[in-house]
Amino acid sequence: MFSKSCEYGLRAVLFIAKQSTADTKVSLTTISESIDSPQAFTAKILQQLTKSGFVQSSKGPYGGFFIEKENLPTIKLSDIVSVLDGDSIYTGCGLGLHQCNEKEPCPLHFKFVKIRENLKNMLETNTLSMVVKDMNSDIFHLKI
Amino acid sequence: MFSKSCEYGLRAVLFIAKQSTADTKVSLTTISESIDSPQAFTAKILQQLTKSGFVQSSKGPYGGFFIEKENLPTIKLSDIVSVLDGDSIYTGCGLGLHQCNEKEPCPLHFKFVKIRENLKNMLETNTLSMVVKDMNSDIFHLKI
DNA sequence: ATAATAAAGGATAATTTTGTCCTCTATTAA
DNA sequence: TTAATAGAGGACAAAATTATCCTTTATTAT
Repeated sequence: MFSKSCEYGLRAVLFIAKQSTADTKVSLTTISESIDSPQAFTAKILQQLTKSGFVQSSKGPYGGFFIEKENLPTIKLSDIVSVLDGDSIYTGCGLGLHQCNEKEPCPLHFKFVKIRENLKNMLETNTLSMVVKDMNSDIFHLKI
Repeated sequence: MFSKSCEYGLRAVLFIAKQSTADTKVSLTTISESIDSPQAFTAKILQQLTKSGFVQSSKGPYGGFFIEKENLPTIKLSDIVSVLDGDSIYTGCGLGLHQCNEKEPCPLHFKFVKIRENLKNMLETNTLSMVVKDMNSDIFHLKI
């Protein structure tokens, strides 16, 4: 479904978001240990996310990654996915055709449209605050 | 969503299925030209599909690939996807966790379940005959 | 039997994705 | 101003996916 980058990225963002509700910055080491991801690779992903503005970072002692509290209700899961995987997952043809649309559909076009709409809708309606709220229940986890 | 192998494989299977309704065998060259896929790579994919039994082949002149007519109503899209991409797309965690289930869910587990069920259902309810029927309408295409 | 056709299969190459390592820069406290 | 901490960024490496090439095997018609 998603690339490894996107999987790690989403897990990292959810972890950072959770900590940010308590105004806690988190270091790369803490993040990669908490979400069980390769550290250096995770660093690259976080670079993309800070460049895109969804995640903030500060260098030096007491530095780390965080997300501005006021942004938690506005950042959608789809924002993160778009940065890391583009939006071919929403728009691309299930059979990999370049031109596949209502007028020139592949034989599965109308069947895939529904599924993609579902996915798109789920990712666009869920904000970081909404997901973080769920994470207060301790049945949810981000590793293994 | 799917790997390139799976995209080419599905396109090839749909093309072969269509021709098979008219008892026509099709050569690799015809297939790869008709679905606009790399020929040698498509050959490898077809090897997997013949080994799995969903596609038949015969060597020599007048040979080629075909699907037994009586199998068209029983072969589901999910069968082809399973051969080429496995079924991690149905069972895998959206965030890439190894252990993610009802009891130990990732924070997005219950949201992803619905989407995966949708996809699974679509692929399992659509047989080759059903899709081939649609393909009689000439708005549908398999290339570009 | 021979030539032609077409898939099967092994070896290899190119590309993309995933992952690591090392140095540079910024920040903080002492 | 120095030492320690932590992200940024460039270069490189490993692995997986995608793709090609060439030889072998099977089948058919002549």
